[in-house]
Amino acid sequence: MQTERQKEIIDVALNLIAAKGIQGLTIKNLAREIGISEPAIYRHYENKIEILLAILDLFRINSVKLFEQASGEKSGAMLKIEHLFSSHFTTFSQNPSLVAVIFSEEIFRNEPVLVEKISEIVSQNDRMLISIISEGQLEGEIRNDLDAGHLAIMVMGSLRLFVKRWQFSGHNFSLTEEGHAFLKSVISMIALNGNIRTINKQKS
Amino acid sequence: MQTERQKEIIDVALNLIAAKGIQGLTIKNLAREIGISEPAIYRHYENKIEILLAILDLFRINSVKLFEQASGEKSGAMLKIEHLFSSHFTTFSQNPSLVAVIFSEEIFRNEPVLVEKISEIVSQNDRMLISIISEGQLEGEIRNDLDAGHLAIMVMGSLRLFVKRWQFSGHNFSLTEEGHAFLKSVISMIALNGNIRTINKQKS
Amino acid sequence: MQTERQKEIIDVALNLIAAKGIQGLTIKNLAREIGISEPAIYRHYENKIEILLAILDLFRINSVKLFEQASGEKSGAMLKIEHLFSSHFTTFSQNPSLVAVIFSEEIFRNEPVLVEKISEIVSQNDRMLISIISEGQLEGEIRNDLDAGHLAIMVMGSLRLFVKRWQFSGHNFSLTEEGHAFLKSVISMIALNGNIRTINKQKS
Amino acid sequence: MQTERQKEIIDVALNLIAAKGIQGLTIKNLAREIGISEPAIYRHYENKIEILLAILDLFRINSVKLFEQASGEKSGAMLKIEHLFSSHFTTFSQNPSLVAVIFSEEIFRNEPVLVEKISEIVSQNDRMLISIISEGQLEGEIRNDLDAGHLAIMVMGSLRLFVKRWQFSGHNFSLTEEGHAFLKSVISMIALNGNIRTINKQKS
DNA sequence: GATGAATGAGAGTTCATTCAT
DNA sequence: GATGAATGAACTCTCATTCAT
Repeated sequence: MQTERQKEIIDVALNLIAAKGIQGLTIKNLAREIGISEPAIYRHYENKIEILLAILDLFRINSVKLFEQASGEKSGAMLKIEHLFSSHFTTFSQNPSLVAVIFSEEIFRNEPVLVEKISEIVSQNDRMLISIISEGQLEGEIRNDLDAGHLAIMVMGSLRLFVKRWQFSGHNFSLTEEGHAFLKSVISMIALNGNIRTINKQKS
Repeated sequence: MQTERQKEIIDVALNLIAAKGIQGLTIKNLAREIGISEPAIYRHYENKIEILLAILDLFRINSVKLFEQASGEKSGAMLKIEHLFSSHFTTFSQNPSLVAVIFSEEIFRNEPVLVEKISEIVSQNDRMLISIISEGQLEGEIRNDLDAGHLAIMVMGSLRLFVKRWQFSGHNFSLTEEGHAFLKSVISMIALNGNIRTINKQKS
Repeated sequence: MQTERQKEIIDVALNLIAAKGIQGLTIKNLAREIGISEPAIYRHYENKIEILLAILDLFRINSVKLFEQASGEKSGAMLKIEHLFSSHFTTFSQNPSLVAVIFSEEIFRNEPVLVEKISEIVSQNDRMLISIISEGQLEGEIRNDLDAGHLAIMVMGSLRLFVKRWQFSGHNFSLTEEGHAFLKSVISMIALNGNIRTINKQKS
Repeated sequence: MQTERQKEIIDVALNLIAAKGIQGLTIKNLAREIGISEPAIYRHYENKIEILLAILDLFRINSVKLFEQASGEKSGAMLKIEHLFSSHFTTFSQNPSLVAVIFSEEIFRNEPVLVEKISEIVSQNDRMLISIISEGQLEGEIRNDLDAGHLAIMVMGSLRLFVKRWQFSGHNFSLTEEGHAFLKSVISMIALNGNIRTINKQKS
C-alpha cells in the first residue's frame, strides 16, 4: 500500500522528529535528508498533513497490533496488560521518535483532520484498554471497587508519564528495564489482592 | 517585580494559548490583542523566550503556593494530596490556558533555556509530591510496598492524563466535579487500607 | 490532422477553462481529467503553448466556417450579420468554454506566439465583418455616413460585451434568446432606414 | 486614507501590469521594483488580493469622478456621454496600465472577493450610463425605439473594444485623437436625428 | 504511447526581531 | 514607552517540463 519512497519519507520524518522535535519536520529538511528536491516530496504525499496522518496511522496500526498480540496470549487481564505495555516499551526503545509524535497533540490543534485522527487513536486505545480491564474485573484479577474507565486513565496516564520522563531525560535510562519495574508497580496497584498480600508480607 | 504591562502581556499570552494553542502565541497576535505595536512588546520582554519563561514561572510559583497551602493544613498525606490536586483542578478550570502550556513541552524542545525551566518545574513538583507520599508511607496512610517515586509518577500521570482528556474534550465536562470523583479513585489506589476496606464492603 | 488523443486533450482543456477559468488549465489538471500521466500530455503536444494554439485555431476555424455559412446564404448584408452572430451565440451556448478563451488575451501577453495568433484571428474576423458591412453600405442596407471600420468595431464590441455579460452572469439567461433581441437592436442601429421607420412609428 | 507607501505600491503595481501584464504583478517584482523586501509589502497591504482590490477601487473611484464631472456639465445627454468617454480616453492615455486591469476579469475568476468587486464596478458604471441614456431618450436627444439597457451595452461595448484595440496595437495610435472620431460615430449611432440628418445629406 | 520520479524556478505568506524616530 | 518601516530566514506549495524506463 505504501511505496518504498513513502516508507522512506515516513522513516526520515520520524528521525527528524526524534532529532529536532515536531518543529524540525519541514518539507525542506525532509527533502534534504532524503536527498531529493522539495517538490519531489509532493509526488509521494499530497501535502504535509498527509505525511503526519501517515505517521499517526503507523502508530495506530502498531497499537492495534500490540493489543491483538497481547490478547492472543489469552492468559488473563494482568498478563495482557503487562505484555501490552512492555511491548510498547520495546517499540519506543527501538523507535524513540514515535514518542515525540504521541506527545505532540498540542501542535496539531490547528489542523482539524489531525485532531480528528488523534482523538480516534486515543479513543481506540482507550476502548482496548478498558475492555481488558473490565475482563480482569469480571475474572477477579482486577479490583472492581473502581470504575474501569478511571482505572484505564490511571494505567495509561502512569505509563505515559513514565515514557515521557524517559524521553525528557534524553533516554538516559533503559526504558525496557526500568519500565518493567514500573509496570510491576502499576499492576500491583490495580490488582485485587495486591494490597492484601502486601499487608500480610508486612505483618510477617 | 512585574510591571502592569508585563502582567498584561502574560495574561493576553495565556488567553491566546488557550484560544489557538501554543502556535497562536505570536508577537503579532500578542500586540494586536493588547492594542500596541509589535516592537512595543520588546520594551517589556527582551524576546519571546522571556515571555514563555514568565509563563512557566507563573505556573511554577502557583504550584509551590498550592503545595504550601496543602502542607499548611497539616492533616495527613491523603488530605494534602487531595487538597493539592483539587486546587489544581480549580486553577485549571479558571485558567484553562495553563493546561495548554503544561502540555507543550514538545514545542519547547529547541530552546535549551525553556527545556531547562520545564525540567526544573517538573522535578520541583516531583520532589514536593514525593515528600508528601513518603510522609504518608511513614504514617501508615499510604501503601509502602511500592517505591514513592513510582507512586508519584502514577499519581501525577493519572491526574495529568485526566486533565488532558478534559482539555481535549473541549472542556465539555466539569473538571472540578468529575475531577473530584477521579481523585477519590486515585487516592483509594494508593491508600494502604483502601483495598481492604473495599473488600470488606464487598463482603458485607 | 489531429489524433484522437489530441482532440481529447483540446476538449478537456476547453472544459477545464470553462469550469475554472484559464488559470485552471494546468498540465496536472489536464492529465488528471483525461486519466493519463502528465508526461503523457507531452507525447501529443510539445508544450502548453501548442495546446493553447490549437484551441485558438479551433476558434479561428470555427469563425471562418460561420462566416462562410453566413456568406453562402447570399441574402444581403443584414441577414448575413444576423446569421453570423446568432450562429456564434449558438456555438457559445453549446461550448461556453470558448468564451473564456476569447476574452483571455490578457493572460497570453507574455507569449509572443500566442499574441501573434490572437491578433491574426482578430484581424481576420475584422476583415470578414468589414467586408460584409461594406457590401451592405454599397447595397444601401447599411448606413454609409459612418466608416465601415468604426461600424465593425461597434457591432463586434456590442456583441462581445453582450456575450461577456452572459458569461459573467454565470449563464443565467438564454444567450440565444436574449441574444436574438439584442442582435435586433444592433442591426437596427446600423440600418440605413432603421431610425426613420422608428420615427414614423412614433409619429403615428 | 492611503499612505505614501501604499500609493507607491499601487503605482508600481500598475506599472508592472502595464509592462508585463497581470501575470507580472508578483510580490517579488513589486518589492524589487520599489526597492524593499518582500515581507515589507505586507506591512502596507495584508495580502495580494488587497492590492488588487485597491487597484480596482482606484478605477471605480475614477469612474464615478468622471461621471460626476460629465453630469456636472448639465448640457444634455449627448454631451455628457461625449465628455464621459473622452475623459476616459485621457485617463487611459495617461495611465495605460489601467486598461490591462479592466480587461483582466478572467484572471480574477478564482478569487470571489475580486469577482464581487468587479461586478460591483461593472453594474455601477452600467447604472450611470443607463441613467444618462434614459435621460437623453426623455429629452428627445437619443433614439427611444431601443431599450436603454441595449444602448448602454452597445455604447460601452463599442468603446471598450476600441480601447482594447488601442492597447493591443501597442498604443500605436493616439487614443484621444482617433478616439474622438470614433466617439462621434458612436454618438451619431444612438442619436435620434443622427440618421435623418445623414439621409438628408445623402438626398442633397 | 505511456509512466514514475524528479526538478528549477517561483509563488504568496509568516515569524521574531531590529532600528531610527 | 511607543511607533512605523523594514528585514532575513523560513515556510508550504505549484508549475511546466525532462528523463530513464
